[in-house]
Amino acid sequence: MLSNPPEEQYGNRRWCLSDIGKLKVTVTLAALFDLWSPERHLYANCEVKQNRPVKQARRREVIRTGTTVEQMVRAIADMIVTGALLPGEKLDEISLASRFEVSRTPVREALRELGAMGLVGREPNRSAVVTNVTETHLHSMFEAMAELEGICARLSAERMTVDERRALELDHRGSMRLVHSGAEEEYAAHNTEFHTRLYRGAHNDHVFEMVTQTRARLAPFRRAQFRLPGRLAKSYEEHDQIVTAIIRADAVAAGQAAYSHVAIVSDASAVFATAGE
Amino acid sequence: MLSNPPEEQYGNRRWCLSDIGKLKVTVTLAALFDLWSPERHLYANCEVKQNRPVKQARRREVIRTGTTVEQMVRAIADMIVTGALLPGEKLDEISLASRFEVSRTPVREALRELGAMGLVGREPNRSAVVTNVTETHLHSMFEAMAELEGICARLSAERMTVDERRALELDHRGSMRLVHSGAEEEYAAHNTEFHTRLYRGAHNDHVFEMVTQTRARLAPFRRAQFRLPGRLAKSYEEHDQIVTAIIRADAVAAGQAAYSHVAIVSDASAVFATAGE
DNA sequence: GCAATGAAAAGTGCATACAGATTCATCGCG
DNA sequence: CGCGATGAATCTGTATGCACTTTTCATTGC
Repeated sequence: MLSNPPEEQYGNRRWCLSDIGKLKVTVTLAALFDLWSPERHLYANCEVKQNRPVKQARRREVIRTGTTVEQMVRAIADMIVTGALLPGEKLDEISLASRFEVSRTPVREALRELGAMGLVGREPNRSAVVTNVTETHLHSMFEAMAELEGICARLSAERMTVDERRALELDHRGSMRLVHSGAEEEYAAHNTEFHTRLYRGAHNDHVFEMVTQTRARLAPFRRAQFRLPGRLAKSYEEHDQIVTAIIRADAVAAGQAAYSHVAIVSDASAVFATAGE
Repeated sequence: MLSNPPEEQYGNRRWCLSDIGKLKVTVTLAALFDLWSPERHLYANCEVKQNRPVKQARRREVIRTGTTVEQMVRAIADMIVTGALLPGEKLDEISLASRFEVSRTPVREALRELGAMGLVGREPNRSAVVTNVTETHLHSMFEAMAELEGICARLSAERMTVDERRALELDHRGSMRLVHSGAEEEYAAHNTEFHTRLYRGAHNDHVFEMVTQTRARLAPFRRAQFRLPGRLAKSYEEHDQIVTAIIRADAVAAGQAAYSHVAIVSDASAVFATAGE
């Protein structure tokens, strides 16, 4: 059963129930609560008025998580970051439109947003292409990533709350199990979580934004890092140094440990990137 | 008079002369050069074939710098950064479309790109709004900016070429004149140039991108910094420390000087930001 | 008079259509 | 057989139109 209408929040805003045949139906929230029939879970006695004839049908669910474009941005970004779409791959608007069952307009907006994020490259009158960076640019991104991680670790050492420090340490200790069992996939997931904790711990929104975006752009190029022999144990050891420094609130040590941690990952991935091409 | 056709560059690509009545006209570059009448500056004997009937007219010049969307992104970003559009101002698509004399489609794409850049905020079914950040977010951006400037100065001290160091120093020394004459506008322009030199001197594309973007987002909130009494001379002095450290290739000193330079600007602007609201 | 209601106005979201650019297959010519 | 020219197919860029949402404002009921 629904609780009382949250009038203070929504006031007299009217909501659209729409798409019932050729009718458009709008209703205030208060009226909606009056009409709600709890035992049957449907609206009873809903007054329907012909407001405007409907010529074009728009297929959409009543509840959606964001607009079509937002959904597509998330979906395509996921595909790029997880490797379902590889660097250099062309993304033509018509195929994407038919794949997602929408028109080209939202596809184009999604591609433009992904372009601004740096995940795809765009040139006039050309298809969008999953970004394939040069080796020097890749190097510059890894270097920037190391700097950013260093900043995050340093600020985390200074600013993390007691709870955050405890959660970081617990999570880190728990990952030792994954190292021993050699669970690469699971360790990769833990690794992402671990670094996200560092980024949040810095308590700086803009740094968080930059580091998150940089990580997304690097993701396609660091996929295989945990396949290298012995990398798992080494990663754990490096995390350990970072955690220890943060618990001790030693900002300088934390920053340096995080910096060299990423620098090492960079070397490992660079091998992979050049080998892969 | 035109030189020889750059065939090696354009090959047999065909170019569209279009929109002549109801005809679509395409020609190769070679043909174009044959048809060119230098003394009259027009095309003679151009063979016109009916290729497709033209129903809709598209008003556009032959030479354009990028697509409509790119132009609009630049134009709107400029207006925001220079203060022609103030934080909180609504940007409705229809007004922008009529102002730029285009349809809403390119306007929407431009707004989406600006949204991804963080210059405007977007919510579903709401007009785009020039970003108006909270005080804590503003603080986080200034802090991030200080870190980024520190990184750039540090890397510049290590990596700048001899020419870059010389140019930086010359430019800096030249600005003393502006300090003495109290030319605020000109000093602001010099200041932008000075910092851009630092960003480039780091020789790291991704850092350059991040710091440039952050600067653009901060621009609306740091406009009045040189109005504060004595700020000009102080700024020059701080620049001097940075330049001296870079010339000496003292990375640590350069980084620290740049960091505190921005931190000081931050304080000055914070006063302005809160006072302005 | 004032809140609730209803409807029009104004604005955003998306689909479709057409203009323009690029790519591809074919043809003609040496 | 190769190579460039040509037209068609395919794709991107932009305009337009309708669906839907929000806002505004006049009207109604109390």
